[in-house]
Amino acid sequence: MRRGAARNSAQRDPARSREDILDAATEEFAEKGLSGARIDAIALRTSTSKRMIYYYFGSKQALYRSVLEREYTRIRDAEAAIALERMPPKKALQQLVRQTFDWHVERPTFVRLVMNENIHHAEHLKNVPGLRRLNKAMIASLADLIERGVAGRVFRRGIDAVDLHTNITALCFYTVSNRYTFRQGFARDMWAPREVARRREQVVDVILRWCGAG
Amino acid sequence: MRRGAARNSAQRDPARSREDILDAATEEFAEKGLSGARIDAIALRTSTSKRMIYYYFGSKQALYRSVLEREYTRIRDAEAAIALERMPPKKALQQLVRQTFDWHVERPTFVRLVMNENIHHAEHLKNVPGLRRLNKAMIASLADLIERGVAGRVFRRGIDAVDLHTNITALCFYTVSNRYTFRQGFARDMWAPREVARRREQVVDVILRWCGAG
Amino acid sequence: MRRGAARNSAQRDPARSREDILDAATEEFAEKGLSGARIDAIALRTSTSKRMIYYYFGSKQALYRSVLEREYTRIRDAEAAIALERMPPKKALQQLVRQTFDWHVERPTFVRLVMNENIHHAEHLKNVPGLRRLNKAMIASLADLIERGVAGRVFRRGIDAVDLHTNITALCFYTVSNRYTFRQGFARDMWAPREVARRREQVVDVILRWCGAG
Amino acid sequence: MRRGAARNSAQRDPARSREDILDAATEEFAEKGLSGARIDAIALRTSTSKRMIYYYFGSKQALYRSVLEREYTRIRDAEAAIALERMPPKKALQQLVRQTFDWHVERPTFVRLVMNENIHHAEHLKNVPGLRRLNKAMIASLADLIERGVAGRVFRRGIDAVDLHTNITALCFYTVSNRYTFRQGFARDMWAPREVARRREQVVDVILRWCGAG
DNA sequence: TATGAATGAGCCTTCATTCAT
DNA sequence: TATGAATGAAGGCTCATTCAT
Repeated sequence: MRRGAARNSAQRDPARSREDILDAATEEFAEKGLSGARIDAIALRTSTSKRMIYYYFGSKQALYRSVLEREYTRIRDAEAAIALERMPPKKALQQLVRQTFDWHVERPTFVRLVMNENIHHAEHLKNVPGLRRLNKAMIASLADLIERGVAGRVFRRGIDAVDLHTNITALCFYTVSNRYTFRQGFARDMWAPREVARRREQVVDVILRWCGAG
Repeated sequence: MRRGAARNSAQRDPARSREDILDAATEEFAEKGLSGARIDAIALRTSTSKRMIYYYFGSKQALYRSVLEREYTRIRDAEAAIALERMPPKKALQQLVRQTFDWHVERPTFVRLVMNENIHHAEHLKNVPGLRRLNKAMIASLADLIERGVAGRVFRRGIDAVDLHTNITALCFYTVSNRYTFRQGFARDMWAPREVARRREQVVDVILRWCGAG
Repeated sequence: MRRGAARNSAQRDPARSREDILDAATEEFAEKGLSGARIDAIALRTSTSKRMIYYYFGSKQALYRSVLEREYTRIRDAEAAIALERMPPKKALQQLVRQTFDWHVERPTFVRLVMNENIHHAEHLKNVPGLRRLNKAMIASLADLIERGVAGRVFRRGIDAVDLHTNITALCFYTVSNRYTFRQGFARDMWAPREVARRREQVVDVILRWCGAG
Repeated sequence: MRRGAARNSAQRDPARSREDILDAATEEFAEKGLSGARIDAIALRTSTSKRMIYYYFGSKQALYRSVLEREYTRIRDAEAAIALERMPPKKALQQLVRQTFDWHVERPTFVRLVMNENIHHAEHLKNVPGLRRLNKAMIASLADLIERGVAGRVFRRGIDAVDLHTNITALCFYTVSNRYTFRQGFARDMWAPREVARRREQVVDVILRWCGAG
C-alpha cells in the first residue's frame, strides 16, 4: 500500500481530478438543477472528496459555471464536424436537420442544463466565452446553404438564417425537453425509439416544406 | 370596523387565503423551481403567514402540486374558448396557431412551471386529474379541423392531429422557454414586441406550409 | 337533521363531552407520554373538536392532570371492592395478591401513566387529592391482615404493611411495565395468557413464602 | 497554542466528540424521554455544537438508538464482573441480589431509559446486537447457581432461572423506577440512604426465602 | 356551547462552506 | 495535493394555543 502500489484512479492527477468532478457535477446539475443539486451528492459520484471540489472550483456556483462552460465548448467540436459545403442544398439541409435532431436526442443532459439556465434567466451563460462567435460561424454557414438553395431554385426566397436555426432547434429541443410532460398529457411516448425515428423525419419534413423544398 | 369596513385582505376568508397563497406560490415556484423556491419567500408575498401555508397545504411538495393542478386546470377554460368549428379550415388553423402562440407568450409563468416539471420527470403531474381527458378533446377538435381541411383540399392528406399539436406547441413553447439562452447566444431578442409579432406570423407560416396550405 | 333529530353523540351534553375527551386523552397520554401526546391526536379520537379541549381543560398539562386524577380516583372503587376481613389470613393474602396482579394486568393504560409520571418525577401527582388517605386506609387493612396472620401463627413476625404492599406491587407492576424490553431481551413473552397465569401464581408463591406462609 | 497546550475539550478528537455527545444525550433522553428531549438541550450540555450531533448520528432517533446501544453494552462488563462460581450457593445468591440491587440504584439513568423504551414498546431495542446472547450467558450462570444450591440442599427444587432473574430484577427495578409516585402516595421515601439499605436486605430476604434458603 | 381559522415560537434537519493538519 | 472534522445560517415543518364568530 505504500510505494509502487496502484493509486486510486483520480488521485495525484489534478487535470483528471478536475474532469472527474466536472463529470459528476454535470450529471447532478442536469438532473436536479442548480438549487436542487447537492455538493455532497456530487462528491459521492466522484472518486475524490467534497473538499477537493472547493479546492478546484471555489463554490457551487463557480462549479456550475464551469460545467456550463465545458458543456457549451463541447458543441464547437460537434458542430464543426458537420461539413455541408459540398452537398447539394436540399440534401445538405436534410442532413443538417437530422444531425441537429440526433445531437439533441443524444444529449439530454445538455438539454436539461439549457432548460435550467433558462430558469435562471441565462445569467451564468454570460461568462461563457466564444459563444456568440461560435454561433455567428454557424449562422454564416447556414446562410451560405440557404443562398445556394435559393440560387439552385430548391429553396424559396426570404428565409432568414437565424429563423431557420430557431425553427430547427425548437422542434428538436422540444422533443427532448418536454417529453415527460408530453407523456403525462398524451398516451404517446415521444422517447420510444420508433417514435424518435418517426419524429426525426417529421422535423425534416416540416423544415423542408417551410423552405419550399418539400 | 364593524360592517362594510374593508377587511384585511385575506383574513377570515379561507377560500381567499388559499388563492392568495397559491398566487404567491405560483410566482415563486415558476421563478425559482421546486427546490429553489423558499416557503418563507412565498409567505412574504402573501398577506397571510408561513404557518397558514402548512395549515392549508401541509407541505412544500403538496403546495407545488396544488399550484400545478390549478395552473393546468386553468388551461381548460382558455382552450375551450377557441371555437374553430365555424371558420373555414385554413383560417381556423391560422387562428388556432395565433391563439396558441399568444397563449404561451402571455403565460411565461406557466411555461416555466412546465419546464420545471420536466426537470422533475413530470412526476407531480401524475396527480393532476382530467389532464388526458382535456387533451383528448382538444386533439379531437384538431382532427376535425384537419379532416375538414383535407375534404376541402386545403390541407394535404396524412397529417396526424397529435403531430400537428406537437409541432405548433414546440414552436410556441420554445419561443418563450428558451428566450434567455437565445438572447445570450445570438444578438437577437426573441422577446422584443416586434420580434414576437414577427415570430408569431412565422410560426403560422411554418405550420400552414407543413399542412400544404402555405 | 333540524329539530328533534338525534344529535351527534357527545354534543350538547357537557358532562359527556368532558368524559369523552378524558377517555381519548387517557389513551393518548398512556401511549405516547406527556410530551409525545398530541392535542390534535386527542381531538381526533374525540367526537368533539380540538377547541373544546381548551374550553374544558385550558391546557395540555391541565388535561394531563385531569386524566391522572380521574385514573387514580378510579382505584378507590376497585380497591374498596376487596373485602378481606372475613377470610382466613392466608387465603385472604392469596386473594389479595391475585386481585392486585389481575388489577395491573387489566390496566396497562394505568401502568403506563404511572411510568410516565415517574419520568416526570411525579410532579403532577401532587395535585391529586385523597391519594394518601386512600393509601393509608389500604395499608391499615393490610396491617390488620398481617396481625391476624401473626396471631394465627400463619405468618411470621416482623412484616411491615408498607413493605408487603411494595413487594406485591413491584412484582405485579414490573410484569406489565417491562414486558416489552423483557420480550426483547429474552425469548419469553411475559404477556402471553399462559405465562400471565403462571406468573400470577408465582407472585403469590413469592409473597406467601416471604410471609412465612409458603 | 502549538504543542502541549490544552485543547478545547472535544475538538479534533472524533471519538471523544462522539462520546461527549452520547453522554449529554444519555442524560437528556433519560430525563425527558425521546419526544421530550431537545436536540438543542443536548447540544448545550456538549462542548460541540448542534450541527455535530447530526454530523455523527444523523437524526434524533439514531442518536437515541446509539445511546440505548451503548448503555446496554455497558451492562456486559458490569455483569461479567460478578464471579459467583467459587462461593457457596447461598452466599452467592445473597451477593448476586445485593449486586443487582446496587447496580440499579447506581444507575437511575439506565432505569429511566428502560422505562422510556417500554413506553415505546421497546421498538428501538431491536437493533441492539448481542442483547440476547448476553442474557443467555447470565441465565446459564444463574441456572448453574441454582443447581449447586439444590444439590447442596440449600435451595428447594423447581426454581426456574429466568423466573429467579425476573423476580430479582422486578424488586430492584421497581425500587428505582417508581420511587417518585411511591413518595407521593406514601409518606415514605424509598430513595433515602437508610431506606435503600433496608430495602436492599429485604429484597435479599424475599428472594432467599422464595428459594427455600431463608 | 361550539367551531374553523389563525398564529408565534420553536423544533428537527440540511446546506454550502471553512478549519486544522 | 489532499482530507476528515467542524460550523453558522437557514430551511421545512410542528406544536400548543388563541381569535372571531
